[in-house]
Amino acid sequence: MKKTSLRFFDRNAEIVAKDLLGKILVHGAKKARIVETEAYFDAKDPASRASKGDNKVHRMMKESPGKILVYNVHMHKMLNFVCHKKGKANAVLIRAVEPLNFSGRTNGPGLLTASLGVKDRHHGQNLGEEIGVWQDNFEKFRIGKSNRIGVTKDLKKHLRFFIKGNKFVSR
DNA sequence: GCCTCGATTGACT
DNA sequence: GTCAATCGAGGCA
Repeated sequence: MKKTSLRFFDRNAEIVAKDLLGKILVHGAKKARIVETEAYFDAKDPASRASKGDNKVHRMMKESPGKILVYNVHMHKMLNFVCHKKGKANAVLIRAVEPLNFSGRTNGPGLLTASLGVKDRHHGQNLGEEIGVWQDNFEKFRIGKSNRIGVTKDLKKHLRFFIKGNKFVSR
């Protein structure tokens, strides 16, 4: 199992979101496989908080690729990774993971952050500090895609990606 | 300071 | 299917 390079995130958010599936999210001793992601773009994306202009999320999305972005909505936290080609403000939201060496409910964006122990202080950290993403050669899987979930405004594109048939994918 | 809203979840009809 | 809990950030004064 090897660590993903920061260059991995230096690409289009849509590509990164797809490639992130099957990767291992590591926080301390906890490991979980990423099974569901969504891509978010800059001001052109009506579903993204970045479209509202200058705010916490937007500023972080413009930081260097591979940064961790933690966003709070209602009483839950979302885990995102900044990823973009130069100059863009894109990010990938981790919507669901599969616990590998611990138990807990992780079939939703707010649940996985609670189970993994993602905190506000992770906001702005680089991957590889407290939280990291590792590659592994897992069995093959089929990638499913659909419109994003839970957003009130959305683009027509399919920007949600998930591992087909995985039971930890959110509803 | 005060008001509104949301990349959610869980409980309930 | 509907709906309320609950809180940080943004807009406005």
